[in-house]
Amino acid sequence: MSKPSIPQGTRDFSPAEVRKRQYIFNTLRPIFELYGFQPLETPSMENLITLTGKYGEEGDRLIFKILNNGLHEKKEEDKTKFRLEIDKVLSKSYSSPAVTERALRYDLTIPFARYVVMHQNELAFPFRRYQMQPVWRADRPQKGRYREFWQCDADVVGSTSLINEAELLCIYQSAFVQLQVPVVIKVNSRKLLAALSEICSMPDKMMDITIAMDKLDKIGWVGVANELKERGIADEGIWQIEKVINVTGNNDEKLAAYSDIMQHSTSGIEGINELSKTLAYYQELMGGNGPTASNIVVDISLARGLNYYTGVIVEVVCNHPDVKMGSIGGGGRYDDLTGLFGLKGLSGVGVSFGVDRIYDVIEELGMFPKQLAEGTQVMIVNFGGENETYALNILQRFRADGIAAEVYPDAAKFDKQMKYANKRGIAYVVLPGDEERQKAMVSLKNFTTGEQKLLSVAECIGSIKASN
RNA sequence: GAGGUUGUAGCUCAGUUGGUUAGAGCAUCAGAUUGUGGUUCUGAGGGUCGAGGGUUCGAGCCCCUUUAGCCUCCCCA
Repeated sequence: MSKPSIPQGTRDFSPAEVRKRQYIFNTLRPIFELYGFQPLETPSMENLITLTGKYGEEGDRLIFKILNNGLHEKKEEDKTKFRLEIDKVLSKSYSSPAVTERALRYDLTIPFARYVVMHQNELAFPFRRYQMQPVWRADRPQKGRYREFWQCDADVVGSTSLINEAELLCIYQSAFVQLQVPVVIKVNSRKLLAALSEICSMPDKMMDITIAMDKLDKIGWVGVANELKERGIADEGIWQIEKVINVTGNNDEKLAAYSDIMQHSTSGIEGINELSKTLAYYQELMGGNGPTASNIVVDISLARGLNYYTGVIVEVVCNHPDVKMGSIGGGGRYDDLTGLFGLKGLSGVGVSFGVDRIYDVIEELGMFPKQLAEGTQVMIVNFGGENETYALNILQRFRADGIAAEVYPDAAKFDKQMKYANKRGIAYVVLPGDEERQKAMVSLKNFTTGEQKLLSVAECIGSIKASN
């Protein structure tokens, strides 16, 4: 028999890991609730047609498609059709409803848009929801990249106010402060990127320009310039882009310089106004707290892959020197996402937390709280016979008092039971033997100190509770 | 889709220019010790050396093919 394994890019989460992951979820959830977001869950699978064409060409390739079931039940003519279609699928990148009609969700935003359109009559707009569920991508796994990973999204749909953008920045800020992860929150606007392509007199090259610009961190300006050239941007355009990239200073200074350079571009001016207004709202929401805004940085080289963003875009990266990790969160404004499903004129904005990467970062920083690794607090040793009955009675009283307790289920050898408790990291062991039972008492052993006391059950419960 | 790298015990890994019956640590089980764990000591079990083929008197090691994981590019969280 071959060794068992799990699919590439997926992981098991052992008890300690689940606790750490829950710590992240349990940090985020109250923040979302505090900001008035409501919980939502959608199915793991969507109809393929819901997902295709929403994430760009590359995104379509990465959607996990589900093979239709019940193929063996089909009529002969359907089988023939299926064989023809599957030949096409095998010969090139192609999909067909005869072969696959459903797919695993690729992100949480598109299913959310689909949900909003389907339930538009029940919802009170602006509708704010948060969602914490796994998503799947058929990507090549590598460090910090999985095929199954969790996202936590917060979106507002049905409002164009920039207060929403500012609130989402507050959520990011608040979450990473609580998780003790040092971050830089980069903000930009698709409108500035559009303006940039206008300045180059190549408005149709916006995608090429943004893809190249996004690599500035990695390959530097010379590399970006080369890539721009390869992508067919004229020297005059590249010179203009360089001028923009070379702008330095704080956010206000950068935006002032951009408005100078982009004064003839309507979308440029719009984008700059939106960013400065968003930052002003943010300041107000943070109680005018200057220093907290310092890690929000206007960065014109920020691109973001998803092609439905239209306005402000945002990305979070950990800026601790020891941590090498891509973005751990991102989001932006999408003006007409629900339009794809037939509901026009509804604007949305949202952010996403990449839980798995955040986990890796916190682990690397050693910032998970120590006391997370707790489960059972007390184990009761099983001495068998009448003592077993006595043990069950004590067990029941512990639980009634809210103490997480378990009894060793077999009357196994004493040291085996002790070794088990030790390996589990259980804080206390209770010994109800003949002597204790006859006195209606128990011996309570503190497994950290090794100290042992003879107590009544009530005293024992009190002692354990006092230590919490 | 392109490139790099690694597959040897449950886990982490040694294994010499090719040479007898493939090793260690950890883990597991048993005993020292039937009411005292985390320390120690003794012993035991556990392997088609990723798979298939080739060279050779002889292959864990050399050659070819294949497969899986990890890492990088592309793209992304």
